[in-house]
Amino acid sequence: MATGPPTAPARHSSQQGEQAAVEEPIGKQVSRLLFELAGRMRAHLDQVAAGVDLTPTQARALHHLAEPCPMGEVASRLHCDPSNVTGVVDRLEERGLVERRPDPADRRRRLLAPTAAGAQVRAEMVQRMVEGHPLLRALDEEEMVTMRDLLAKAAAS
Amino acid sequence: MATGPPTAPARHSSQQGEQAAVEEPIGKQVSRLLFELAGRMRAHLDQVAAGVDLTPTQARALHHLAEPCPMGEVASRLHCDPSNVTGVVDRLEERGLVERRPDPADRRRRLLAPTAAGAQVRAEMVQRMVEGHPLLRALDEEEMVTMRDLLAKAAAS
DNA sequence: CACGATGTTTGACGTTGGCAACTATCGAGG
DNA sequence: CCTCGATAGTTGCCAACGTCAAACATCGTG
Repeated sequence: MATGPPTAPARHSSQQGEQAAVEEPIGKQVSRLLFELAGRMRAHLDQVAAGVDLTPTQARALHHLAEPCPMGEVASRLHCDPSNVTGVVDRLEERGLVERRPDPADRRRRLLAPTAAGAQVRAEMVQRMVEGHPLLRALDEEEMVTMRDLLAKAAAS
Repeated sequence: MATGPPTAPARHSSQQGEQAAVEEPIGKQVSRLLFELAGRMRAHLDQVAAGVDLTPTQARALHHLAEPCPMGEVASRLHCDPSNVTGVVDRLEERGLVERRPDPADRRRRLLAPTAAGAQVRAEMVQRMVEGHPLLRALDEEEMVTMRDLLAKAAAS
């Protein structure tokens, strides 16, 4: 549901000129704002990642490793091809941040786990992600609660 | 839940019940949810981009070209190096989606503008971004309004 | 044991991303 | 006018991403 805005007020595709307030559908407004937020979050992540000397992708991979997890699971969490994860993990492993362990239950699988150093870097990263977050900076506690509830609802769907 | 906050006499202003008195700080919760949302939005963008036969970066670049805009401006909107934009725009130009125009006011600059075809692809993209948006699908109109206001506040800061 | 399904890796290839060096142009002085 | 430093864009270089097809090991079942 929630597919089409049923009422679409006359949309003048003028160039931001005199047409004062042509009402953009609410979905489009939110989409645009979210797009901008996503851009800022991406930049923020890049910065945090660089701060701990990781590429953004490496940082995202490590972030998902709160607990041991097979490669394929990481791939699906990163929304990317499993073959991609191999290289990313190779580089993380070279730095001693993660570890490939055998899975006793299934010898095809490799359980990926952060090392002590990796867990520490990850914690540092999470900390900085929260601190400098472009959205969290702007909201007070009550607003954050509201935001959490909305996000949680979306996440559950 | 692995990392417990050392000291968390956090004040719960919300109406939560007995559930786990000591909770994760609200900022961390929101950060985590936003991180997940960002992942979903990224995946969604990738999918939409692929649907119009563009790479994610090309799609993001085109998305910012609602109106003509110099290369450097695009670079700063993408939060990346200007040298990077050259290649991305090259590929968009090869497909006839954007156009490099001279800037009469400053001959160093090149104004980047979408062609008719580019504008159409962009509109198609924006449309699909809204339609299949992972967050928008889950919220009703009132919630979207709330979300918009929170995002607008953050964007303004 | 044979066989298809699953988890991971490898190799090939194009795209991103950042940095340093280069060119062209602008704007301000000498 | 001419020189300089700054700015906009490009090029080359190189590491990392990202997808695909193919290979390989292992699993589960018939």
